[in-house]
Amino acid sequence: MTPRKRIETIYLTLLKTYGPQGWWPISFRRDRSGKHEGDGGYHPGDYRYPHHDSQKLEICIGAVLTQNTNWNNVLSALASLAGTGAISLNGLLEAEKEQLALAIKSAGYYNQKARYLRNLARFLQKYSFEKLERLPRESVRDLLLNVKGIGPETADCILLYALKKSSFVVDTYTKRILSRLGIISSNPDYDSVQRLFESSLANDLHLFQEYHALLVRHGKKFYRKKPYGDQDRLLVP
DNA sequence: AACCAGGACGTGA
DNA sequence: TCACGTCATGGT
Repeated sequence: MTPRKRIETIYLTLLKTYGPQGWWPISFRRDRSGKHEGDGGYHPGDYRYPHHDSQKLEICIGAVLTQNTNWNNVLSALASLAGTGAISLNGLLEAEKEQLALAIKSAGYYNQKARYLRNLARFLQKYSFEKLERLPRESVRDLLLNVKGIGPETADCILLYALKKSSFVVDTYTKRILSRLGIISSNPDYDSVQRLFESSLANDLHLFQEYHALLVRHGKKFYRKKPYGDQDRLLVP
């Protein structure tokens, strides 16, 4: 089977096994009245999500906070941020940096990430979501990569889930799964893995969103660095 | 009680 | 270019 065919087959297998994931998993959604509601992030069929700037912003913030960090730690940081009203551009820019760092403490690397979030907020103040959504993917990607704290994976998460531009996200699990399956080398560079996926698949936003989410779902179960629990087998061809 | 998690940056070779 | 050190909390 060609690598291209395997990429397709793996997706179908994962989708059949786990079902649609409905990513990005956002912790709180703001309704019209402005209050926050808990939300596990499962939005099957709602391909227009996210709708509002506050939701898009929270996705961007989450993408930064989750860098090399467990998602549960990010969730409590987001809840803490929401409590201080800092899930807004003004909130991020006006907060004292010590206060901002304290609010995101549970996500780890909190001093770095506090700086990164302010860089992100300044960027979004200059280029609104509305502007960014009108620009081509590569232009936005280059702009994002010029923000200190946004690397290739974070940029692609923002593109794919907040800006709804199809850009395949390559994370630790993506690399680990494919290299353990022998499809790619053991230390692949980001862009080559991204090109492999993007050249093997139809250029479809929802497909890219689901595929990455499924790889993370599967990776968490079976492709930890050090697997724990009773699950230690591969469901994937 | 080490080990690891949905990375990115700065540095030196 | 690229390998390596740094950043840090919370679950297992």
